[in-house]
Amino acid sequence: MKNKSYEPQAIEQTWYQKWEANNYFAPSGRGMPYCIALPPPNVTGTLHMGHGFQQSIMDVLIRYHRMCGNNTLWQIGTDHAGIATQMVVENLLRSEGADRHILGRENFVKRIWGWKKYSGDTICSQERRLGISGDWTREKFTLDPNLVQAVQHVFISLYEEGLIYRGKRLVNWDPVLNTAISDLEVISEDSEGSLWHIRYPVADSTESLIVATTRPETMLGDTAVAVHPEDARYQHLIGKQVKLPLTDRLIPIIADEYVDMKFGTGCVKITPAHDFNDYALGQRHNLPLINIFTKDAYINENAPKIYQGLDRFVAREKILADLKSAGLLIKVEKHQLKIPKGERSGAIVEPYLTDQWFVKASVLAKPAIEAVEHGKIKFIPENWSKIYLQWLENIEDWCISRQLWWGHRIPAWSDEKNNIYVGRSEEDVRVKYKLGNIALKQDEDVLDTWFSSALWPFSTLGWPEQTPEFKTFYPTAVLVTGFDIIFFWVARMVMMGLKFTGEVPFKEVYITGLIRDSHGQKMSKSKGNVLDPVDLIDGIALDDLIKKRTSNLMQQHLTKEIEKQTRLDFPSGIPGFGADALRFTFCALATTSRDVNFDIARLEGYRNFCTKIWNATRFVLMQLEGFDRSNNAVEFSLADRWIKSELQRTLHIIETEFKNYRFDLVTQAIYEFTWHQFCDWYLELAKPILYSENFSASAKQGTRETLLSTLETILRVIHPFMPFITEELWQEVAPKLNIKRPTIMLEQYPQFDKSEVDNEAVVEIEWLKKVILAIRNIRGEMNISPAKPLPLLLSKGTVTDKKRIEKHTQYLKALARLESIDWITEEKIPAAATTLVDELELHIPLANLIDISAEIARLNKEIGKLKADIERAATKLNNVNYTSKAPSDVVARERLKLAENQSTLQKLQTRVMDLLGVK
RNA sequence: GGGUGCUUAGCUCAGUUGGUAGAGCAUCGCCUUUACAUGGCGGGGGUCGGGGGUUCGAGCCCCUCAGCACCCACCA
Repeated sequence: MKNKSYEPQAIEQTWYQKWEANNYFAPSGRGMPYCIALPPPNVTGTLHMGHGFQQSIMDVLIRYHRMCGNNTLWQIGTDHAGIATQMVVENLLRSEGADRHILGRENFVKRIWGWKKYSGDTICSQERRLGISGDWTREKFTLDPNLVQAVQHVFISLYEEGLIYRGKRLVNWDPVLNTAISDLEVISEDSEGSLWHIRYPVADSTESLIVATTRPETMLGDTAVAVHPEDARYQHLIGKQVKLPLTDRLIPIIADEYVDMKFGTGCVKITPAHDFNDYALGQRHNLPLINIFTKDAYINENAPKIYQGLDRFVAREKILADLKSAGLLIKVEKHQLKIPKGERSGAIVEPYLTDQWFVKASVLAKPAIEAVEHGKIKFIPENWSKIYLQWLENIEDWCISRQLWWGHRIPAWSDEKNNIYVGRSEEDVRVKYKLGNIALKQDEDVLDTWFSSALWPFSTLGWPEQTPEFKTFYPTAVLVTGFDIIFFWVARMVMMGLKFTGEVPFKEVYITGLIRDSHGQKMSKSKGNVLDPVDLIDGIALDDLIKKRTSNLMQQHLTKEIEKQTRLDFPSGIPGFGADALRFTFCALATTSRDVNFDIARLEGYRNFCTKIWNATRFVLMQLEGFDRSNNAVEFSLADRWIKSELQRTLHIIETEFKNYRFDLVTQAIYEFTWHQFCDWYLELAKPILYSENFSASAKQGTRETLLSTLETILRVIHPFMPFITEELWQEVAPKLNIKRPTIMLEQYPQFDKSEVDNEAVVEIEWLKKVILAIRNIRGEMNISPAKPLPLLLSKGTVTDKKRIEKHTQYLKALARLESIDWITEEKIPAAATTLVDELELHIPLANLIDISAEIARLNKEIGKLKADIERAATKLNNVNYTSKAPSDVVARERLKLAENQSTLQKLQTRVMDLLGVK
């Protein structure tokens, strides 16, 4: 600690390098294993606040358990993030005027690897800036060779067991990305649409049916019209045919209970190739499937020529116009509907008939459900298990193939007759299926990125090999993640983990909230409210922040609004708060709430806390000039005993709340103890002993000893939250305790020790605080300068009060800034400001200092409060129901309090009378 | 259509098995007291979303209404 004032930039850089260079992040090889698998960030760019939040929490857990003596591994790495990363690089290419199809698959993938290095390196450097203590020597990427091996192993086993199958199915198709996506990747968006009523003439009849549809363009693929079997209006038409307008096709009128008689006209056009319900209905009735779209959602050759080649929405307009001119468009109604959009591209998703690979999820889901129901996996907060279970209990098959180039290639080959062979490699399948020399072609598709993520907790530990790491650290201790990926990831890890290792992948799932901005808005590029954790650590000028938020915007027109809001939120940019303050803030915000509003004011407050710790350490070190532990006799003061006891009380809270994952309560306890007990009280109580001639050398020695050991303990307590500042300070403090070990990181975490709890000291110091506070209160309310020494007169009081006053004269004089303390008899009390501490009466003589009427007003305010309290208590105690039914200790407490208040009231009233007399 | 969560001081949030409401920030007053003005000391501020119920006693339990947020789902 070279600087007088706390400057995070000056200390944070060097320590990290030392820790990493000395391999302190690696498992110790001793103690109970404790492992966290980091949710691997996507290599799509840089870390955002959510990562910072979750990683801070994980690092706190990791550092805590490492200090508690566990054999601790934080398995870190990054995720290839299939679609997301491919899109980033495609956008990059587009800005260069290039295209992945021009580049070709091999070159494009090469290009993505280049991007992966750039993004991965950025992420790792951000993580280092945050101070995270993952084992870098074991860093993994989801496309690393042994993770590829794990993916293949799982795919092949599931295929051979019949749990993976390939089939032509209706899937969610993203016509922009040209790939299938899973149900989870489809986002329903509310939209104001229309319901068109279209007349379908019945063949060989003058009758017609009116169908209602939100998607008129799909009529080109209609293969039936359905009515409810019991619908009296249409009974006679079931089995007949209608002429499908704009085409020359005749399609049947069928009956199915799926149709809701009350909705629209009760007639539904059926398009099995472009609607999930219609598909199911088509299967029941053996309807043909007519696919009318290309992969890009243009009308294809199966439709009448005049519509071919039209975009789906252009086609819609034309079809509506044509229907209208044919007199077949009956009416249009406004209609609320949900539009399915691709999570990544935002394109309207089309149900589309393609060959895809699927996982039979329901089979895998059963054990995953049981694991949570039987408590083998515990969610924190508990109620997320409901969400998890609900989803698994209704799980659909998982479409795992993606028509992308970036990802795990599907380990399947086909021959010319489209027979499928699954194996580790082309060679492997030839041998396995005895194929000889026939032509084989590998499946072009890659796997859904979540397929490899599902294996992360064990694939990173070397599975399917039974490596020492796998045997030691699996199952991992806890998964720390957000509720937004419970389905995508958590559930699938549990399914795969149980299936392939026979064990749960983690024993606990700690679900964090989602980081939002200070207004409660979700952080997103398009809202322009994104914060980069590193900018909070290092600081950023306003102009740079605006530039960062408005560059590469999809919607340019938002620039002005974003700039305005940014200027409003951060009028002078963001100062560098340091990683320690940021990490502590994240933990302090980690309540059970699902939304976490990130307010820079909190960060500022905790930066100030760092400053406080810094200065307190400077103070303690200043008191230790010439301090030698070995030489002198030691005598511990009441304050020494008290602060040690308070420290234990704090450690007890910390221990409990760590188990509960209540980091907000842990940080609160740390903050309260460090600032309000240690700094505000203990350091002030230490000063009189250290500065006064009246105290013995052994008393001074005891105080120094306590200052030092308490501070050193505090530093260890705080270290998991604030690794940098605590290391920096500890390096100065520890040698004074003759500690020669190299780093605070590997020291023992302070443990709660009941034997150091000292209730006697606590009671007495609490009394002392009350007396000091009472005097300060008068000073404050009467606007007397804190610099002005005051005379104190005492009256009444018990024998204990007298003893204590005598004993603590030094403390009282110093902390309440008194020039004198004298006992007087009741008759001699002068005009004074009076306050009570139980039986003891404290008087500050008014003599020019205090206005009598101000004192009367102050007392009357106090009297008012007491009267209200007394009345409430009296009513309560007069209620027989209360005194007979409430527990006796509660009643006794109430009685005692009432008696005290009555006595205080009387005394204060007497004082008012006296003062009025003086006046 | 189902489900979940939230509503406590100006703001952001705690509130343990029901026993007379707490913190941080903001605010007001006094203060350059030799660790710290990124500070010290003191103060003010809430009928705990509305209504009803259980109870001697409800921020906490039950019912109901309202508002906000989110998740899931195939109504054309």
